[in-house]
Amino acid sequence: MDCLQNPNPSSAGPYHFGESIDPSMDFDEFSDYFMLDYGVNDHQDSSSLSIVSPEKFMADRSTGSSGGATSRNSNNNMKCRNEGRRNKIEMGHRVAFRTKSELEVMDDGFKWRKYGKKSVKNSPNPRNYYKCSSGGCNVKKRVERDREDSSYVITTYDGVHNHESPCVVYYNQMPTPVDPNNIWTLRASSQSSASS
DNA sequence: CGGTTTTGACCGGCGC
DNA sequence: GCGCCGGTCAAAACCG
Repeated sequence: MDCLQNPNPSSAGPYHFGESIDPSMDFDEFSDYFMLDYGVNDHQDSSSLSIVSPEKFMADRSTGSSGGATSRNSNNNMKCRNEGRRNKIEMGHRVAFRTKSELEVMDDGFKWRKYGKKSVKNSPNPRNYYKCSSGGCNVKKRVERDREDSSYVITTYDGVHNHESPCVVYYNQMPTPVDPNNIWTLRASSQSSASS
């Protein structure tokens, strides 16, 4: 964990998202690709909102470019997968976003342990799988490079941390209050409301 | 020496 | 039923 001494300014803490995560990154562009999913589509037409899987997202961007394979990865499919497999993770929070970064792993303040690497069908780039290495925390994330523009990294978070990021703790000690527009703050607040 | 990464094997769901 | 595919496991290697 080097979040407090990270020498790389482009991977500063989560509390600087959109401000200094990458000096070369335009935040407008970043926000275009930021997606949230709070798992509320169980009882509604899933086509109305919360289409968040990066696969679906990619499919939307490159409409019909590589036929078949992308449509297979609809959000419905992902939901079924998550429900069908082991119940280690409550289906609920998924956050996916795409950032322009040379680094595949962004230091988001949490400590991750890599547990798998897989080359996916429609991408020349492998996909990396990480688990939160904090005990009892089942949050996972996938990291892969954009298959069309490898200068972009697609990061997907699965689940909700049952603990705070050490960097958040550090940040809370700072004089400036938490930015209400900060996505991590939003995530934290949605945790408490969604935990019921 | 403990924690992390690597990597091939394995598993289960889905489409055909 | 079979094959494909994404996701996970686990043992060995690696590293500080």
